[in-house]
Amino acid sequence: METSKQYPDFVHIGMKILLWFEKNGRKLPFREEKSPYFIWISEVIFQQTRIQQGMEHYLRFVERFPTVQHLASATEDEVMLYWKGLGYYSRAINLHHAAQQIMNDYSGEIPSDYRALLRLKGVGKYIASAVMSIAFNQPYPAVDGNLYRVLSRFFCDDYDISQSKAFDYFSELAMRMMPMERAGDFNEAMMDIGAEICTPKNPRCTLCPIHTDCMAYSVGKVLEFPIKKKKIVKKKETIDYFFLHDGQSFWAKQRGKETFWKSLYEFPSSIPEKYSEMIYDTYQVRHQFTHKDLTINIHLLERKSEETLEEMSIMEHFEKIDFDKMDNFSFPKPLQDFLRNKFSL
DNA sequence: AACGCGGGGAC
DNA sequence: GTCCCAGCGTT
Repeated sequence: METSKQYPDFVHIGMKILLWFEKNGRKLPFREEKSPYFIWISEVIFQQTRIQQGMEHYLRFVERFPTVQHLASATEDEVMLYWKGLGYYSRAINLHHAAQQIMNDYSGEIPSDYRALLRLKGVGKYIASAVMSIAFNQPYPAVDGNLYRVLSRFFCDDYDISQSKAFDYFSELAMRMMPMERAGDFNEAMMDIGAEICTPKNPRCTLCPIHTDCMAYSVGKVLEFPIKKKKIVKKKETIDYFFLHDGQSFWAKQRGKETFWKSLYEFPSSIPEKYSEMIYDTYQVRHQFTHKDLTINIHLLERKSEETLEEMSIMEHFEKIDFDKMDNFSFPKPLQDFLRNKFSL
C-alpha cells in the first residue's frame, strides 16, 4: 500500500486550507499560547461537545484548575462539580486520573510523546494526535468526525466510517494533504472547516476554500457523504425515584461508576412497601440519551419529620442534602431541572 | 469488533 | 417532538 509520506500528492490543497485558516480560523482561548495542558483539556471537553456548548465549562475549568498539579490534587467530587452538565462523565473521572498519572510518571509535564500520551486515561489516538500536532507541532493527523466528513466529501470516498479501520484509512488521506511543518495549524483548520462549513446538514460549500477541488461538490453529492452503515439502536428504560424531604433537606446518594451518570447524585430508587401510600404526586420527565430513551418517574412523598425518615432503613446509605447547599453536588440534568422547577431554587 | 456513554442545537 | 452530532474504555 502506498504510504502518505511517499505520496503527499494533495499538499497543495493543504496549503489552500492554511491560507484560509490564517484569515478565517476561529479565535479560541486555548489557541493563543498552545500550552499542552490547555490543549489537552480543551480536546477532552470538546471532543464530543460543540464549542458554543462547552466554552463556559472550559473557562471555568481552567480557571479553577490552571495546571496539572491543581487538577491532580483536587477531589474527584470537585472535578465533577466543574463538569456538571457537560455529559459523558467518565471523561471527567479519566481526566482527573490522568492528571495524577502525569504527576507520578512525568513530573507534572505533559509528555511530548505519542505513545506516552496514549497511556493516559481518556487519551486515545485522536487526542494524542491533536496534542502532538497542536502543542508540539509534530505531523500527526487528528482524525475525528469532522475529518471523516471533510475528506470523504473531498475525495467522494464511500469508505464506511463506522468501521474501526476507518481511522487508519482517513489518517492516510489526511497525511497526503498535510503540510508537514504546520501539522497543528492544518489540524485546527480542518476542525474549523468541519464545524463551520462542511457541516452534516446545510453545508456552506461556497465559503469553503477547497470547494472547487471537492469531488463530491463537483457532482452534487456532498450530502451523501460520509457513509455510515451502522445505525444507532435506541433502547427504552424507566427509572423510579422517590423524593423525600423535610422542608429543608432531601435525600440523595452518589451513583456508582458502572453505567451512566457516573458519580453523579440521585434520589432513592425504592422505598419500603408500607410507605408507598405517602406518595401524593408523580413528576414524570422523559430524557433522551444517544443510545437510550429514558423515562424518569419522580414520586413525591409527603413531607415527614426527620425522625420518621431516619427510621426508614432504606435511608442508611443516603445523604441528607440541604436545599440551599445542592449546588455543591452534581446532579444529572433532569434531576437538576426537577429541583429547580419544582422548588424554584 | 461491538457496545455504552450526554447534552444541546437545528428543524 | 425528532433527528443529528463522536472518541474512548470496556468487554
